[in-house]
Amino acid sequence: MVSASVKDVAALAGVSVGTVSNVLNRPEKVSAEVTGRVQSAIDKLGFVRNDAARQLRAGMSHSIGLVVLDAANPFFTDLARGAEDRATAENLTVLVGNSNEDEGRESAYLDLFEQQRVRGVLLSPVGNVIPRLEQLRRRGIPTVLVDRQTENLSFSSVAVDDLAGGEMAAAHLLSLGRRRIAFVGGPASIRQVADRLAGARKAVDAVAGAALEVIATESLTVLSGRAAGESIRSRPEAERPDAIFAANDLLAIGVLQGLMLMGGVNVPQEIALIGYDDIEFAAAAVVPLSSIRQPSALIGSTALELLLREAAAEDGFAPTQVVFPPELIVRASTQG
Amino acid sequence: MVSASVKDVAALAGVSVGTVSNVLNRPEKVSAEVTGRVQSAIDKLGFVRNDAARQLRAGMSHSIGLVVLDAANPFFTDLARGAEDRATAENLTVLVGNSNEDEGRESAYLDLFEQQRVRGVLLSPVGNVIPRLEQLRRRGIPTVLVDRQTENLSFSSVAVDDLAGGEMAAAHLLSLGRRRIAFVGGPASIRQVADRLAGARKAVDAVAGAALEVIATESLTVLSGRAAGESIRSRPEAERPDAIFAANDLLAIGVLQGLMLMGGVNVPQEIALIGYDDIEFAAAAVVPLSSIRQPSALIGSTALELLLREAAAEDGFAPTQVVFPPELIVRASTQG
DNA sequence: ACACAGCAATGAATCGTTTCATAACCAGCT
DNA sequence: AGCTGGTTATGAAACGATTCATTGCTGTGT
Repeated sequence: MVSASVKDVAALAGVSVGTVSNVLNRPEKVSAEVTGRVQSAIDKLGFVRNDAARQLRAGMSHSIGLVVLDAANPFFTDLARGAEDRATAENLTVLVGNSNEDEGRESAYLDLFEQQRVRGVLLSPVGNVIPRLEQLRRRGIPTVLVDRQTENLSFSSVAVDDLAGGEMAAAHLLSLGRRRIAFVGGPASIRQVADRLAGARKAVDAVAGAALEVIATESLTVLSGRAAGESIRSRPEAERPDAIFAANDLLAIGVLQGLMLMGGVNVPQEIALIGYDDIEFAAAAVVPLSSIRQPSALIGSTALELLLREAAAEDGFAPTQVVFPPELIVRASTQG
Repeated sequence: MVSASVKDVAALAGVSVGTVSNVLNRPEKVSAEVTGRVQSAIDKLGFVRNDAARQLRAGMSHSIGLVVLDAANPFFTDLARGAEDRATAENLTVLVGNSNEDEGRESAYLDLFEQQRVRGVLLSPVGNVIPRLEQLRRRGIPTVLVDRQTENLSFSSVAVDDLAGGEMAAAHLLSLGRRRIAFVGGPASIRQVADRLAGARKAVDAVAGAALEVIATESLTVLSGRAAGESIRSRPEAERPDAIFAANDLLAIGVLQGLMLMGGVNVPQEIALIGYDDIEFAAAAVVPLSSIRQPSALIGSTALELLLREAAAEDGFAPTQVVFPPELIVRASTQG
């Protein structure tokens, strides 16, 4: 036999299935003697509850879904950990899906979560998902957007002020006297990228004689960054920027690799470089990276907190926007 | 109404529930006209299948479970991606659990997967899990061990030859003329750590006048590595090793940070350093790290492949051990 | 005209758990 | 003895999708 059910346990213990269920779920309602009999039957048969049956009956799973842009990005693994810790405390499981910045995969994960009747969804969106989220909401599945401020105020969100972060990063580069700033990042459809760029532009526009060049990348990965770095290195010196703001640390690490290949460009003397996220590896880079720090785990736990609150609220729940301030971390890549 | 069921769809389309199910699962059995009616009913009601009900009926989920030692370690995210890609092709979902090198959490995830009646489990084990796995097997849930060779040949496994890798790393350090080798890693209960150390010891023992010191760490993280690095830096110069082999790249990156703090120890002149895994960040470190490369994604996809094969086999399945050879990658941290 | 094959559609039974109205029992009191 | 209140235990119903034996129908061949 592959698997024992409550019925088998009940038969062996000489009680009804309802009683077995009571032993499992409200032990205080059952006499000590019966509890003992049922327990030893459970042990003898190696009974394990069937989650599918429980969920079917309950109408809801004990999971919440999380879709991230890039599971390999330490920012998101930290965020996930924050969410998981909070979820574990609530006896919930977090299912992590990796959209890889792809709308199709994002959508596939939302489908899956909907079929699983998850308690709620945390989402760092790729494209325009608002219609999708409204559909989920109609189903009674609340959503919290992470790492994204919504213009649409009907959804809760937890984010870092990327506009301020972008401005902070560019202002820092400008304060070093650099004037030919390059922004490396993409795709522009990702809100964080657009916001960080907008913030940078704001800072650059405020300084006379400063110019901002945008170097688009396909994704926010080390590989994309390296390609961008190499293309900058291959330019004539006069046409290179004197400072680079990368949309995240993975890109920045790649840019650094690309620039330094074959004893190429000197960082920070020739080109200053700053990233974003302040992942653990930023401090350990060839040239330790300046960066904009975000409280990743806190974002995750806060998002889950909002989600639980929304799920608990009968109705008339007021969506909440939480925005954390970013923090400038200065290291060697913008010093000297 | 929160959610429509097949019954609702059937009623609206004016057919029986069985027909709706047929439209969903064997469209070729249903006439075009009825299919159309059912489809538009589905669209109108926003019907989404309830996965719990499907699973209950099917007796098995469409998921496979994966428990890793550290979800933040790029080696494991790569491995997970390899497994996911293969799973997606098979219309399966991978649930990733992070044991964080903790036996309790490992066990909790196995419990969860058992309750979910997953199709199979991929596991990179912390402690001695063999009894647990035998229990799963009795339930009909096959397991494949990843990143671990079993002495117990009754389970399939996919691993890299850690003994050879450890030997390779230490032999490389010895070939540079270094004789006071330190191994940084722990806990020793993790098989990879023990094997890499054993390999290193073998290489060291083969060279007259060479000595191996073991510096134990609590975990395989950047933070643990930094502590080890700092403690080495704080020793009198004569008592420092002249080469360090770190059990993985995260540790190595941490060691590097610890050594270099406050203009401390020069790598590789004073101390040569080699890591293990060759994660993407190894090449981007302050001093680009030599490392032992493992085909992480390939390990993941191969493991899933073995799992599928075992799940498909009626019985009398012959467990398979796959061992990939590691590869030495030499960078600046062991040159000069 | 009849039999029969072949295709479509049906709907009751099933998966395993939880819930809840009901029954059984006992103790204490009048 | 009869009644009440309070524990415990019972077992049928429900959750939603799938399956499969059965029915209904159409068309073909004799």
